[in-house]
Amino acid sequence: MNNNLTREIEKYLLSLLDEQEDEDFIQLRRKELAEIFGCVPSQINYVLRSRFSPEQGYLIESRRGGSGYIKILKITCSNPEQKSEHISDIIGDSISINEAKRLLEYLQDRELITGRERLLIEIALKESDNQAQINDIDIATRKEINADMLRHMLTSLMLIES
Amino acid sequence: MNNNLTREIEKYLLSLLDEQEDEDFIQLRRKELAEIFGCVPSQINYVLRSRFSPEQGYLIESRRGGSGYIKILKITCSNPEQKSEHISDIIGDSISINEAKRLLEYLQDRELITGRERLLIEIALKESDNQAQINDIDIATRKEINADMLRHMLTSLMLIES
DNA sequence: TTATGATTGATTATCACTGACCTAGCAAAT
DNA sequence: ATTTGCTAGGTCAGTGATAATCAATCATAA
Repeated sequence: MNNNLTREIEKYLLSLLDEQEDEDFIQLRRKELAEIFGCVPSQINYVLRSRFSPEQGYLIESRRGGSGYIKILKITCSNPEQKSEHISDIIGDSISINEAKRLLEYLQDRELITGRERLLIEIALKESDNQAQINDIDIATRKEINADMLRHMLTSLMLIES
Repeated sequence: MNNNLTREIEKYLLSLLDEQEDEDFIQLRRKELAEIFGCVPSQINYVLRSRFSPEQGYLIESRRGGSGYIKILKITCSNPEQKSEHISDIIGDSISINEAKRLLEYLQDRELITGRERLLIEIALKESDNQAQINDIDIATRKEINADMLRHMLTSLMLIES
């Protein structure tokens, strides 16, 4: 197995995004990118799915056929309401503890929350889930409770002035 | 059985964290670490769970599969205040939502927590209390749950200073 | 003795990557 | 207008590598 190919491609794409001055997107050809890294084209799809997802702050647009392309857009929420709504969408109405942890990791990467805030939220989720287990709440309901807790904490945080 | 293994691994990880100059995290492979100490890989998970929890000021990130890893982050903060025992005393083993709010206001005035952190804690308490009410928990027990939640969140924040 | 903490290993879940096959867009030939 | 063919990207299942989970067991202290 090629070690860290995904990470290499991710870094390459991030550097391209970083170079953009006015735009907040890049456009490329899947086949060409695959050739640069000497891998199979579907590897690119894997990188996009695992590293440039909406919860990580990106949107993907693409077209097939002649003059096809892949476009990577960085999601920029200009106002607090948009941030709040975006995060609420990602959480949905049910989320596991592990999915929540992953989301918090991404949010700290994007500097939407601090390390201390992430710590507090993880503790609150764990504490809340413990109580739910003590009360014999089934797993599906627990995931809904997680979503409520997480959404309330994060959306409020996005809406206040920091 | 050698009950110092966990302590040994903990010391080793702490020394690695201490050696870090610029970063406040270390990254390693579970399998390799287990080999160093001649133990089963799941022993590492036990060490992380029992010694590097969010309540103790650490966050864990990990990935499975090829190029998998475990990352340990030490969350640091600007206010090197301690007072966790003092705060734990104030909270006691039972506290009402309103008493909790007053304590949080006091802590923010003293700049031991930020406004955002105070918001997060208040929301966590409210959410947790709502769930408890839904489960027909009596008021006395609810106050104990409040105290657990508040203590876990606050003491972890106060403990970290590095 | 009992309760708690430490350790193990079997099982399960997830990740990185590949390649065969599928589908969409487009335009030239009919 | 329809068919055909080329060129792109999409999907999915499989493989090997790695970490997480969980129940059982052992050790230690109260």
